Amino acid sequence: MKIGELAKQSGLTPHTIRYYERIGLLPRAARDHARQRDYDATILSWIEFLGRLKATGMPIRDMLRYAELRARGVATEPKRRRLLERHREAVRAHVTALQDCLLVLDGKIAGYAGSSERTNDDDAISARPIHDDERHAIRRQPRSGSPGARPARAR
Amino acid sequence: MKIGELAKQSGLTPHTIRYYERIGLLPRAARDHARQRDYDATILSWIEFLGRLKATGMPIRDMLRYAELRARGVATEPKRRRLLERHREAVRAHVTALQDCLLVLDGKIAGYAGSSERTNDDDAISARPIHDDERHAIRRQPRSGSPGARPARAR
DNA sequence: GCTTGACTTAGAGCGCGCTCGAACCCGTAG
DNA sequence: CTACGGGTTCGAGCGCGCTCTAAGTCAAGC
Repeated sequence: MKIGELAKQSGLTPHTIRYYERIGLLPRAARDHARQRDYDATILSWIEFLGRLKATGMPIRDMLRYAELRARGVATEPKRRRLLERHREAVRAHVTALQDCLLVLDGKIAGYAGSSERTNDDDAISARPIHDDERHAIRRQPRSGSPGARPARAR
Repeated sequence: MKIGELAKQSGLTPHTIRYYERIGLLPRAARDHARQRDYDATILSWIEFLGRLKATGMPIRDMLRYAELRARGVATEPKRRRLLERHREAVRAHVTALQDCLLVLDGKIAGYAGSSERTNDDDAISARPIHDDERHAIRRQPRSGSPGARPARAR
């Protein structure tokens, strides 16, 4: 299967597929006689799984960690498992947060009752204060690891 | 209340608050004698509501539409309501998608059973094919208006 | 032989949502 | 008077995840 075909089947664009390969999310593809990528259909299930991770908000750098563990073979399974378990917890928390927001949304919509009635509304209708992790959509970190690893802002 | 205090109370940074004002998400703040922003506590409920919209994945441009309607007064309530209803549906769909992904995740984790057992796994464990809107996290559009949708691959 | 179209690479550019720097202004405490 | 800890504006920069361009290669069909 060539890249165009894989693109169709996976829903990604060829550009994105090459990009994923470049950064290591996809293994380096085998090449045919003309040095064009030649894919085995099994790659599709990996791409689909990546899609799940992405759909659940996992950042690429974490998918990369997973992909690297996977490439290192079965010995890394416990690590992979823990990684997924941690991610699952994050997703569950996210779902809970969304459901909470839905209640707020419901309340707000109810406030705009019928087609008119309450003229007062102007916001508020809290369900529960928003915890920081929720306000910022999906797990957001202070932008750089604290001990060491600073971008070092040249200037 | 000055901007620093509002920042503490709202969880945003002063930078972000000014940014939101600049783009129109927050109304232009009243100023004190020294031309410094002086906030009324009621702004907090608006900020919190914005936080909910953001937490549920609404892009800033849509919050902006809502904010503009709100600024135009009660006459826009039906529109605001419809906007929120549409958003609510999107969020519900997103929650459903996440729950579906959680099932996949559960399956995958179960595949890494006990501490070893199955050596075969290598992905797949599908619950249901991923619809495009889900794969791309939260409602993603073709980046620039074109009736035909599809990225359009110019060349 | 020429055209077409899908492929190749390296690298630049983009949309989003902030985040920060620079240079300056104020009011209060010491 | 001076220092300092806020505040102000404007505009540049950043991290993310793609997305696209340019220039070239190759194979098949007319």
